[in-house]
Amino acid sequence: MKEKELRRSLAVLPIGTVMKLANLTARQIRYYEEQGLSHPERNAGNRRMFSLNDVDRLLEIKDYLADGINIAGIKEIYAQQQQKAEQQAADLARPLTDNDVRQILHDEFLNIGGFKSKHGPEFPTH
Amino acid sequence: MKEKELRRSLAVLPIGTVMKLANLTARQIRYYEEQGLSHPERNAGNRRMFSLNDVDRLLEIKDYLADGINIAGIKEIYAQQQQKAEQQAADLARPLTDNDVRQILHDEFLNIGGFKSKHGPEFPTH
DNA sequence: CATACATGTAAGAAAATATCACATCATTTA
DNA sequence: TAAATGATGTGATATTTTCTTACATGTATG
Repeated sequence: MKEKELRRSLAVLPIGTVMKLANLTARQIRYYEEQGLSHPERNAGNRRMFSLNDVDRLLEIKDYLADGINIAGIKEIYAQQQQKAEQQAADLARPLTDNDVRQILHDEFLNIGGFKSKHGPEFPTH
Repeated sequence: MKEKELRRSLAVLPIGTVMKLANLTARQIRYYEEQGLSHPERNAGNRRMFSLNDVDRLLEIKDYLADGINIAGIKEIYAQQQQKAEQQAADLARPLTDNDVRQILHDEFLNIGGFKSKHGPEFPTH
């Protein structure tokens, strides 16, 4: 569902629409951005343009505030989420390169030996 | 998927966004509306507000025009689609009301007879 | 050639949004 | 308790976006 993700991250909504969707004032929306919690894009005329993901983020902020968490707390929450995401990206990227390395080594052995490995289902053995 | 349908029909996009999404000029978008092919909503300030369905419709119009069909032709296509939709709605609605009628009659027979049918044929014949 | 169709363009008004500054009200802190 | 802070309201003013209306243009068609 790459398509859906792309759609959700398209910055297509002006602040007036977002105000209605999230039930927030323009002041609140701009303040959360000023505090580094939200990062809407800007169009050529400097107007903020929001994606559906941006709206979700604003609703999340609103919930946190309603739960008594202040902006500093929310900022910390997002910082930790960011860290976790980075770690996961690293975890995901490392095995791939390891596999690449093995593949390369494997190929080199094949070339050197002039014959194919007999184990593993990957190639016919005869 | 009622949720998705609701989302797609929410009028949240200003004309500037739609111009970019559909790659049409404001003139074109307004003209298609003037010709009765598109029906965007208006906000309190009389600004056109489009849904994703509206954008799809505009892309469709664009395709038809690119295929050499003129506006009158497109109008006719949509008129026929409208007719078909109405017919289907009627087809869908009629059995329901028929069932309602049977149910009502059945209930009335019960009331009159003062006893319940033991099922099979819906009402006792004597 | 005259017409109609689809679109471009310009003018002026109204609406939406931007930034900035100051106000307010509740909560914390000194 | 006074002072500071945090989240939001409000007002002023500038800029951008969109609206309607009118006229222009190019292309195809009778």
